[in-house]
Amino acid sequence: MTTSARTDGTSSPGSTAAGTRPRLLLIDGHSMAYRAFFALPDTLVTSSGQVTNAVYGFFSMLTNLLRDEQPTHLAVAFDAGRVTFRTERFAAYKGNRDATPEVFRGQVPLIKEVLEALRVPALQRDGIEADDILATLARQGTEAGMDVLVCSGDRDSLQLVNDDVTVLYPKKGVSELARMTPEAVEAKYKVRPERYPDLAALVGETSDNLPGVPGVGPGVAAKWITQFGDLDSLLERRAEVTGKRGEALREHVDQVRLNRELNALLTDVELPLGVQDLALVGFDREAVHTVSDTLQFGALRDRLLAVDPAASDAEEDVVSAGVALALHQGALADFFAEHAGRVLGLDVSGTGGPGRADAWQVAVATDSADGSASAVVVDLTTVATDDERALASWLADDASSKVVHGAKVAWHLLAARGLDLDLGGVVCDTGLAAYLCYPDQRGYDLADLVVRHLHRELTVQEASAQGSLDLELAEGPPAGTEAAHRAVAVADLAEALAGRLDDRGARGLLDDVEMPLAGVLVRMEDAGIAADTGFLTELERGFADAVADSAAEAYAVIGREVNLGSPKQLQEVLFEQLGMPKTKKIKTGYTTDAASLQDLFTKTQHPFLAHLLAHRDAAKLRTTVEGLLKAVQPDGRIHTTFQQTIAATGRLSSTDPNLQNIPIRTESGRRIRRAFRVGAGNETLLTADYSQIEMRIMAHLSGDEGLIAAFRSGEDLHRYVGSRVFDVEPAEVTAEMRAKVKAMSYGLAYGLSAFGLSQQLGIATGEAQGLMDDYFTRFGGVRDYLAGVVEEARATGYTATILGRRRYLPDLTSDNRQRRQMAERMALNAPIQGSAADIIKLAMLGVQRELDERGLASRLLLQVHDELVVEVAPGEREAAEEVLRTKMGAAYALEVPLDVSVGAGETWHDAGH
DNA sequence: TCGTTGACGTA
DNA sequence: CGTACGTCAACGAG
Repeated sequence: MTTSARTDGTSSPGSTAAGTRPRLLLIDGHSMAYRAFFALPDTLVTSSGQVTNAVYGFFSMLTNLLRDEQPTHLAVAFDAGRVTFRTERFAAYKGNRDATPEVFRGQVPLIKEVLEALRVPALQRDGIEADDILATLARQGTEAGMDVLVCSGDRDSLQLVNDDVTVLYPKKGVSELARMTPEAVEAKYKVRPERYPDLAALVGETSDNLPGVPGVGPGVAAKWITQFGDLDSLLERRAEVTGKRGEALREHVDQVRLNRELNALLTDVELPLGVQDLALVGFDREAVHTVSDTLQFGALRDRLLAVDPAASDAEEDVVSAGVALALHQGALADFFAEHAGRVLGLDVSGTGGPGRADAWQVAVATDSADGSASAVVVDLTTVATDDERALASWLADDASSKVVHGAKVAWHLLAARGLDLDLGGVVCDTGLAAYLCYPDQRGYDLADLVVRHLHRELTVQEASAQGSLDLELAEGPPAGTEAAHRAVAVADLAEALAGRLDDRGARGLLDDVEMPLAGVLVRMEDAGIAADTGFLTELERGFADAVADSAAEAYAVIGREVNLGSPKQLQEVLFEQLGMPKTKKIKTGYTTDAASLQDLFTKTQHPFLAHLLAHRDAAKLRTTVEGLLKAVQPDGRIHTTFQQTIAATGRLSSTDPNLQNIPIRTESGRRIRRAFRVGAGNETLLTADYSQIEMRIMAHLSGDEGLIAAFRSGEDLHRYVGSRVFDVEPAEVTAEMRAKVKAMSYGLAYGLSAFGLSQQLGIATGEAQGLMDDYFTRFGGVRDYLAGVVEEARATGYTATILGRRRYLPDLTSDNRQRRQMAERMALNAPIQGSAADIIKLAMLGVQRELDERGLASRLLLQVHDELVVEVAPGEREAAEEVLRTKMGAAYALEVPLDVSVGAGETWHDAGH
């Protein structure tokens, strides 16, 4: 979407074509947001719990206004301060209003945040209401020869209406606005707009707690005003008014005069900005993306960006003077020769993951730094031999610099066509670069990054919608145009992100950690891990039987069959049929999670609960096994995909299937690990893991002498800490004491509260608090460190790991307590979890390099956050173990040693320890 | 069919 | 009212 009808539609009511008058749109922020708040459900909420209905509704409305009204100038006014000249004059003014709900108030700063991203001024002044600001600006706008639109839910604003000023008044919700022109006002109220406050003074305004003349409604009031001309004349000649209503009027003259005084809007408020300063200058598109990320705007983000007043011009540029593309088909050798020595963008079209990928098209392009780009595309399904040879040698040549968006995926795609992409030749993976710059983003789609950083659209220009039947148009752009544009975009993006990487101190991480790591991961994914399908099938049968048995027993207890996998139906059984005590409340009722069911079981001893828990357990394991069975590929191995740009802390994640959450805690679950075996022709599986790496990092980062001493002593950590906290000899630390200390030690790295600790340990909050106090007395360095982390992050805006990996946490300064505290916990955890991720990534690089240098055939298969799994080639058992121990142990020099434990076995289960 | 929710597996 | 993930089944809107 880059052209729009409006650019040539001079007849459009919102046309901004030269010669038409500037249009000033003024919005009462509070009243419109408040309308939206009540119009939209409070189920509009982000995953962090922030309700966004008012924000969402407000900007949905604003989007429509920008689209339909095409203003050239825009401002939003907010009420500020509870005391205004009106309350001073009449204490009861608006005195009947309920306190604004907290959920609404919390959203006002968010609205201002988004407005800032749109570069729209938000105006407010203490003691002044938003409508007075609007009235002042409306007057200034009219004087400056502008068409003025006032959007407000306050009827007092109707007094502003004249030939140059139209009020948009919400009819229902915020989606329908009534256009109040002078004619419309007169049609509705039977008075001219300038007389509307006279009418309102007589009728009164319930919402402002201003009583009117009893028995006088808008009809009578309008009649009087028409008859006497205006309110002043009416009041002067009030004796002439007959009947009961005349009496009432005479009795309420003072109130009417007061009403009229209060409902007059100020038109001379002093403001920091004049109307000329309100020109729409275009959005800060990057800020719009950022704020849309945090508020989790989906479609609204796109709708907003689509009405960016600056974008229409920029997009015109794309169409006319954007990327002029010289597109070649084939003749790759010539292309590479012509652009030798230049960094080229590479785009591979294909589908599928490791071992099941396929690619059909490759595009290679120069950047468009000088305004034009050159690209070549080749169809891999029909490629000529000499082209294929040229492509293969360029891809495999690490001296031919290339940039790729998602090089790891590209490697798999090309490998499926027998092409080897040497990742050493990839000088920038723009996906990884973007991830390091914005680790909290949801995704790093190329098209989104192009809009954000290159300010152009990636999708190829559609011919005009109602396009002629012109043959040229019907044929569309040449084959591979889209891919070529992507390749150009990747090349451009690499340059655009370079500065950003340096700003964020992420260049070293990209070059020395993430990009080399992609090469390691690609080999791990390509290798896969051997699976014993026979054993998996056996397991599946066993778990399926357990599911059936426990279900049957559960049904027998309650006398009917329900879907035990449906939390909704379970709630009915537990809390209605069986009348059990209610558990913790969740959105959809009461939780039926395992902890709560266990709790209920200790309280009620009801056998249904035992069967239900057994059913849950078996069902979970069964589906896990089923998933694994489906993932076994023809080579008898499971090839997971390691996601390198998902976890905001820097961890990897694993998908299709997830091999980082294979059960280990219970024996029945752990059996699944027996299905992961050493591959045929290999000697054994080796697992190596860091013991207590997060606590070691805590010791290192905090510099706490007690904790450092604990690790250097070689004593069991939790026993040592327990002896200090409980003031006993290490030998006297009981299992219970050790468990408490262990839970607390780990909890601290997550921002655990005394309440949370008490819940986990099943002790009183007071006792948990005492435990934490004792802990901090003995390990003061830890307390100081944790406090310092949050403080520093609040000041700098981000946390950092030992390698300088940053996580930006803008919510640390949020006014919203829930969001702020969430951000504080993230700030506590990110340096610890992230540093652990850094260390194991360095270890993986070290291990891979050493295996290669020693010419060993053993290979890395899996990474599970603090553990590496290696498949050992025949005769390499000792060498592989030594490589793991030394390279993992020396990955990074902490103040405390990195302890590595290694195990070997035929299966993952047996290699575990 | 799609997106969301609750639940639960791992570190 | 403890961080970071991915997957599944159920459910309700489309």
